[in-house]
Amino acid sequence: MSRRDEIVDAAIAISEEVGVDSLSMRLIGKRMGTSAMAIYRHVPSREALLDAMVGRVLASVALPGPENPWPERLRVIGHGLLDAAQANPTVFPMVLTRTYQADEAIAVMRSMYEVLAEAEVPPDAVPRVERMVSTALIGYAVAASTDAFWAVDPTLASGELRVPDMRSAGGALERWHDELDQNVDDLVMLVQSLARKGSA
Amino acid sequence: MSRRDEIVDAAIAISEEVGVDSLSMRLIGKRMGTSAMAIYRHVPSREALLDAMVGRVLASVALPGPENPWPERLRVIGHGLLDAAQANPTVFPMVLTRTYQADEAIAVMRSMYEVLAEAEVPPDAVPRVERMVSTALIGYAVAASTDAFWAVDPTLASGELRVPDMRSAGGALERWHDELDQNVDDLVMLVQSLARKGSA
DNA sequence: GTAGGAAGTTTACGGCGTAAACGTGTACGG
DNA sequence: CCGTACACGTTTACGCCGTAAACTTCCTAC
Repeated sequence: MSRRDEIVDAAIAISEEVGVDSLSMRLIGKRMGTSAMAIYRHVPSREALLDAMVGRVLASVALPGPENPWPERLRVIGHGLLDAAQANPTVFPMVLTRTYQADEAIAVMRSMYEVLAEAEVPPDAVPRVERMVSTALIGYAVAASTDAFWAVDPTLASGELRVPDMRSAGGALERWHDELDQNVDDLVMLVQSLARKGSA
Repeated sequence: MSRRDEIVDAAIAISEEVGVDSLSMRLIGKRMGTSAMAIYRHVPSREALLDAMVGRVLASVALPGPENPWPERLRVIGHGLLDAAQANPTVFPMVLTRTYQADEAIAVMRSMYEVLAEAEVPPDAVPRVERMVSTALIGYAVAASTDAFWAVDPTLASGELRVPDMRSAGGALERWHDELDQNVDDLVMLVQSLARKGSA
């Protein structure tokens, strides 16, 4: 593993411990047993390091091989994204916010294109559907991993609406994977209907 | 408008100019003609100020009145979120990343609950569907407003996949609203099928 | 008129990213 | 065998940052 890779790993680990905002070059240096300035031999700036961290996390997303039918492959992508988000809840949200045209991001995008092609979505609809499905899966992964699905008081102020308290549910991590399975079922149905509409 | 509101407004404006990372108490003080420390009379910390900024942006989301049928109301929520994201592309992503149980966030959530109830989604499925639809719309708004829909070289390295260059398309802002209309169409269809399944 | 509180100022401290200059060891061509 | 180039690390320094503490100023209520 190159020195650069060690730095990126250390930066991710520190971020998950103290938050990205508190990730400092001095902390990385301390963790690696050297100085803050030593890092600049391998990374041009803190910003570039953050981009590299995003790339690393995206590279950890498990992508499906070509052997399964497309609905299963879509499921694998979804769980891969959620796994990566839950393993790196502090770093993962930067996938959505940093405009970083990384090879690792393109790999995920390509996998989604292949799924939609095999599903026989009309080719001119594929870019839009890829954006819709990808943002849905990534947005869900971000929210599920950062506890953004709030625990809200069951009786909301003005009415009869009820929101279950998510925090009290045990096995929180698996819970979101179970719910993701249902979401993927719905997305598969959506994609199927788009394919039908295209061939009609 | 209270002094606190002025501070939040100034903070949002500065963030959109120089980025949230470069938003400093000293800059806010300068913009308001006072000192950095004066801000602490109205806001307990920079972190709390960021939360208040998220609340302000969420409060700017146009929510539908009860007069229209639910598909149109879902459409209004989607465009409201996209409008807010495009007006505040730097601040809006914090909606997904900051776990901030604000009244403004609950208002959006409540509106979505009402939509799903009127669509006759089975009550025990509403929380999951709300999370799925909300994260899809918010994730899309974040990505569309931050240019995360990359401009990728049309010929990807290893194959025949083609990705249109989004940057060259004129009228970028409206473009995403047009695409969002199609996404909402798809989500409406999805919600309808969930309602049917529940009543079957 | 005076007490009290809200608003703003000044000063200071420790931490930040990183530019600049300065070692130090290892590899390799003469 | 030697010099020299280069990769890697260190030290120092500068101008930022958030914010704690102490101090002023001014307006309001009795």
